[in-house]
Amino acid sequence: MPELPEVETVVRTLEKQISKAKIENVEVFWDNIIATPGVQDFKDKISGQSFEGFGRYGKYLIFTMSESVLIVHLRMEGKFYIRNKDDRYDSKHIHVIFHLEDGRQLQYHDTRKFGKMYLYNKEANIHDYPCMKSIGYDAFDEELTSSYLYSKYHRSQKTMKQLLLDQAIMAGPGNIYVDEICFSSGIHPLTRGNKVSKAKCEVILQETRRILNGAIKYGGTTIRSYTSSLGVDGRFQLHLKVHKREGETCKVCGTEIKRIVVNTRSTYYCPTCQKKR
DNA sequence: CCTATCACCTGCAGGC
DNA sequence: TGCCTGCAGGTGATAG
Repeated sequence: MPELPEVETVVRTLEKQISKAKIENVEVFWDNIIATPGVQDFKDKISGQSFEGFGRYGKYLIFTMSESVLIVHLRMEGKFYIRNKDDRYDSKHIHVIFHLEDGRQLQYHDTRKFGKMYLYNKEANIHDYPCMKSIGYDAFDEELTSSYLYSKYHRSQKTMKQLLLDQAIMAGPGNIYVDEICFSSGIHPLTRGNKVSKAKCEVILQETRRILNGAIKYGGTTIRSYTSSLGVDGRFQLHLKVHKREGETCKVCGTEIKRIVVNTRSTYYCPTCQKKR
């Protein structure tokens, strides 16, 4: 469940549930989830700290702890569960457990084990953290403008699908929402960056924010969940216009939605609404 | 600089 | 039923 709206939903849910909670100790069952520091250091440093702030930048969860910052990337399948001490659960895919002082547990679940956790000393700016070095502006960052997008796109031979997925330019949208952004902006996913006007960049930025905000309102998108996870199953999939709709008709013009592969990623679009190239 | 491929992992759907 | 292939909301490293 990893794009910006889903991550935002997780942040909001966790803030309600574990704000101020203190970590007593941590168990790690799959070491590779902990990116930095080493597993033992990670456990030692975070034990005794409390959750003080809940934020997000791009697809990263940013937990401000009393002494450190815990950054988590859910990648493809990462989820958090909050459970009471003696709740029964299938521990097969639980790889990290934060034992809270009040007896509850914050459990990290990840069937594919792709997710990563980073524990750092606090820094002044988000981009000072090593894992955020190559991340561009968050889609909702006030500093992000259409002129900036234009400056990144207008000399590029890359496709708009690829450019919109590039987290170093704009962070947050992933495969689902990029398809939706292209559709709503009237852009064929194979359009080259250098064919996109400054005015179109303004449309892209507005549509990006409109779509992401809409998805957040519905709690994100769940297209393939095997288990439900505490308030993070979204309903936005009902509002998708093109993604995962191959063979169905376009809600605007009735044309059959097509699926192509762009940079190894499934890409859905309406051949009528998304012309050009 | 860019593209293509693999690596990291697991499970599910569909074809035979 | 079982085997095999392809596919999945992500990203980073490496080879050419």
